[in-house]
Amino acid sequence: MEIYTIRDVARMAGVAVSTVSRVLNGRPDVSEETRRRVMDVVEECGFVQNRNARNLKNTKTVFSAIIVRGRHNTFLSDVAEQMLACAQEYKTPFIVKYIDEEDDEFDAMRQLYTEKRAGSFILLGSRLDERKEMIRMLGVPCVFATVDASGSGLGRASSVSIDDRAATHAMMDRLIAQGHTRVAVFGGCREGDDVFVRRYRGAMDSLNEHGISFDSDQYVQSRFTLHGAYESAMRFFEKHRDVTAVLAMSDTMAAGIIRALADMGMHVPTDVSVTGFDGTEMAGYYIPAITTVRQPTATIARESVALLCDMLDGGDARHITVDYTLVDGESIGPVK
Amino acid sequence: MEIYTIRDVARMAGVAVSTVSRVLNGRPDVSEETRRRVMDVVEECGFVQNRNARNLKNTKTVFSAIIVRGRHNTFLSDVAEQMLACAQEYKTPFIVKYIDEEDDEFDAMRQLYTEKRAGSFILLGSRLDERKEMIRMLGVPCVFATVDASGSGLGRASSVSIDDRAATHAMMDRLIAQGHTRVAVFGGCREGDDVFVRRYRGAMDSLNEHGISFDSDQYVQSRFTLHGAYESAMRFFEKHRDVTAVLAMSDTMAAGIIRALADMGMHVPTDVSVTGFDGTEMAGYYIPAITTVRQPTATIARESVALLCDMLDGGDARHITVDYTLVDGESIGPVK
DNA sequence: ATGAAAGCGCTAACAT
DNA sequence: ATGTTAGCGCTTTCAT
Repeated sequence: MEIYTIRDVARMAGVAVSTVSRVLNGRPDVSEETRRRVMDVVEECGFVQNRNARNLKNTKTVFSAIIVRGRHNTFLSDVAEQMLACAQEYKTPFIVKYIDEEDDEFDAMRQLYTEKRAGSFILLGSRLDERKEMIRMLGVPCVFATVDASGSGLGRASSVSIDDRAATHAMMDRLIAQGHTRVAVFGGCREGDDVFVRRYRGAMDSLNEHGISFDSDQYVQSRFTLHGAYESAMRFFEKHRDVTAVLAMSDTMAAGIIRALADMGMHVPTDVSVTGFDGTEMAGYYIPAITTVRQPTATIARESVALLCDMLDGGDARHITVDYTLVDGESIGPVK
Repeated sequence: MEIYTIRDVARMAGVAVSTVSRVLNGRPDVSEETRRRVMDVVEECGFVQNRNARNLKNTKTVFSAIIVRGRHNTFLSDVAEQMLACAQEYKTPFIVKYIDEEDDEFDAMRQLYTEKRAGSFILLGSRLDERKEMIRMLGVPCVFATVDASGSGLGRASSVSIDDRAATHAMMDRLIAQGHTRVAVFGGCREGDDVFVRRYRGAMDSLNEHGISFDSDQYVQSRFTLHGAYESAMRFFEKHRDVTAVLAMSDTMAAGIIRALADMGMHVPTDVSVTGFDGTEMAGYYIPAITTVRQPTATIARESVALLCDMLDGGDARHITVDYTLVDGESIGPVK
């Protein structure tokens, strides 16, 4: 396949490159006749713009970027999609950048910023730790979505999140109300200042309030995948047959755990109760439907976009807490 | 945040831009001392390369690109990941480009090709229709993975796929062996020359062989999502209470259908049998585990990469058929 | 309404 | 080992 540049197109159409550029960018100052002639050539030869050259030349940023950690997280990609939908109502065009689970969102931000493709950001699923990279982004408008960043120390950082601690507190209350006292908690790394720590604390708050003891080995750190949770659950229940309820920090984990229990001959919720987190589509379609904490994706998306646009207009950084909902499924029941 | 260019770094380190470029690209012809000095400045000021400028300048293609249609398709993204793993054994570096469900993979190819980021391609989940865009890619080495492209008309196009028609044929045989005669088929659009048509034909082959009739309204065209399949199943079973088995063209669809049946008070497999397709992780973790056609992702990945690299070395285009496996789950049983 | 020309940040000859 | 310089393809003044 031939590669044509706008010079080629210009030559073939018998005009100057600047004219071709104008046509390509829909500028008004081109005669209709010239426009047609150029477009004909473009169609004819299958010309495609080189975005590298275009971006290199465009020196002023017009985009905001949504950075999403993880491609397999349906919860986050769902929020991202809704943000894009909201963004259409504002002047600021948005682009979405998916990064791998292990990648550094601040690297991604810096790259986008340096290449002048984006000058403000929404971070979805950020780890929110305190590295030097982060300091560098001081002053660049950004919104942390789904995680409270009020303690981040970033100058122009807002955030939109549920009260994660209150959510697991409420969920654990439910479990306890059903008579459960020997519970396990499945989640991520209990270090630093992120959502998993908050969710862990919330669960502990409830247990403490009810004077129920919780031993360290009742906390299971697991990968946030079906397989990871399945394996962890298999190992865990081999040693902890007496546990009657599990609070998991994601719906995916909950599903993996429920399947593991089934394979060990235990029925949910008859033998063991299991709860999820996020309120993903899958939770409702699983059998049993997973009782979970629904994060209001539409609200989070809308508020995040609004907050970023407001900051772009000179507004101050703010930290917004939105309401979560406990969604009744079929995965919890009274203790045996 | 400041934006630095290599000129800035060069100035600050007291060297020429080409030296900085050499250091950045790990060239050997730089003294250790200079390298350190440059790297210190880079660390210090947080310099990030502008990939637009870099890509613009690099005029020779070294990459092959894997183009994946759809971000939410765990089956395809799984294959893509395995391809990346295989690719490490070959000299050709690979990049992955995810495009939206509705987007045009040939546009993506042309863009990548024009920007000289990729000169050869693996297409995952391609629609394989016959548009002008496709003709343009004649002569560019590409491999269609998971879809047989022997009739594509593209000069240098190979493909790696299972025999989709045989797979649904075998699956339908199973259903019939369990005594099912009133079956429904849930799938995609029955037009053109793609996998869904082949899968549909395979199902029909089996039914015809057994002299079982199939009315047009027993075919349900549905979206490939949990929600889409759920809705379709709800509508379908309202009118077709007598159907005892469903052959679905994806595992996701199967899950949506099973949930819909549960909500209508029907149990799988006691009341209705349901089969899936692809052999995704989810199928095994669902309850009931979904009986499905496993596509050998590792083999497809390996063969696709090998085939592309072979073509790059001057080898001819080939069309490879790999073996599928019928995976026993818990979602089918004898007719009532 | 159209053209000529100066770079955007980088790499790769080609010098030294 | 290091520096100088010519573009890569495009947009955008500034002329005309």
